[in-house]
Amino acid sequence: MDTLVEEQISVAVSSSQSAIDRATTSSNQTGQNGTAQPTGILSASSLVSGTQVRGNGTILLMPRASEKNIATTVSSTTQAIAVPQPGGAVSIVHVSIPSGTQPMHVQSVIQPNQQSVIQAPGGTGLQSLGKNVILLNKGSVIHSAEGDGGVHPVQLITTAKGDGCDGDGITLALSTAEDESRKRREILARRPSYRKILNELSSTEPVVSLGTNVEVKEESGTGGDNIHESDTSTALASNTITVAGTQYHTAQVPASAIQLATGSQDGTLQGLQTLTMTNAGTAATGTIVQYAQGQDGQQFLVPVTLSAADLQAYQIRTAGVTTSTGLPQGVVMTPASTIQNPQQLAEETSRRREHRLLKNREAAKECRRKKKEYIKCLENRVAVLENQNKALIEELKSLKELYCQKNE
DNA sequence: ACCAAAGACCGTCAAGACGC
DNA sequence: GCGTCTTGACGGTCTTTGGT
Repeated sequence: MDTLVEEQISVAVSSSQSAIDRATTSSNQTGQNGTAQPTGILSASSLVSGTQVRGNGTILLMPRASEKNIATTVSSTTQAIAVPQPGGAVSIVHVSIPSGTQPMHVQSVIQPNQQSVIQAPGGTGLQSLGKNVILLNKGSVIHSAEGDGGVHPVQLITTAKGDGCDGDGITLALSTAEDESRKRREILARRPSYRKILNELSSTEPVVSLGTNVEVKEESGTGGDNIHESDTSTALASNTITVAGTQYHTAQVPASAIQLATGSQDGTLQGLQTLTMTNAGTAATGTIVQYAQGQDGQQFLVPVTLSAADLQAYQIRTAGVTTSTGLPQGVVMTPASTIQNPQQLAEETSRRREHRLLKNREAAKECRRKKKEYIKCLENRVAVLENQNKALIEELKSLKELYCQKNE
């Protein structure tokens, strides 16, 4: 089982509505492709103070209990333990429901970061609580019937920014049977729009500012490579910049001489191609830092010394708008007015083509990443709906049996 | 160990969408 | 209309897997 992050949160309890709003936790469950790995214990219950939230997004309500003692101890609270399965796709959840002297134990499957259903079969042990218990991991429902026959669902509602595949906060709230059925219908009816999902994903990515004009977008927990903030914060003064897992080497360029007038709207360094260094020591020559990409994907900023005549071929000036050449905001590369001969025009054409290819390369990567994310969401959704279907079939079966018993 | 098929990944092109 | 973005399609390369 994982190590605990042990965030202590307070739990407010009211007669009609209770809420657990979880503060943002560190997302250290990134898998191979940046996918969330389901691990840890989830314990949802009537609300007990001292509830702990683990770094992997699961909740442990106090008093903390191991799987073993939940199985053997009569508790006054409804408790659930999620046991992650190999591969991380699902977790088996054991729910312990207080029911007089003998607690009910229910076992089901939940999906990580997705709506999941755990439903207890209708039976004698649940009669003091009611017939149905459904526990959902996110955007989810725990509901149980009260003794008076009326159903008073307890919903687990996330307070995350989006209702997609990510999100952290969890709210426990009581609601009515109508709400519950409506929610269930909504969950079944909702179809995630590819574009919407991507927008939500991108809107949850915090932006780390590196000062003047350089911004680096930090990948979220599901996004794969993580930024090394310590590297980026010092990169402008040292020789290596690590951004989103990609290393940018400044190749012995004296930091004091470089004017990194870069920046882009999306926070990445794409489009960074050629930068002029103001080298005070050599008046007749200048240095161009050229972008190069190594075989291993590492990107290099290679300084190239040019003569004064060569330098006339390029001018870099800063501006506040994106250029027609597609260079990122803050960098405008304009051919000097002296570019007239065919060779220079060809070079310019070639340079523009290289830049376009670079941009499209990056775009294709991003597109594929989003597509994978989307497919993952769809797969999770399929699993959730299958679970719901299973639960509904079981519920139908139980109701049928009950109906038959009453008629006998 | 070797080899072929399958799968994953990547770069590029092109067409359509979209914003200005 | 133009520039940019997005994404499907295609082909190439690399890795994995199963059979011999």
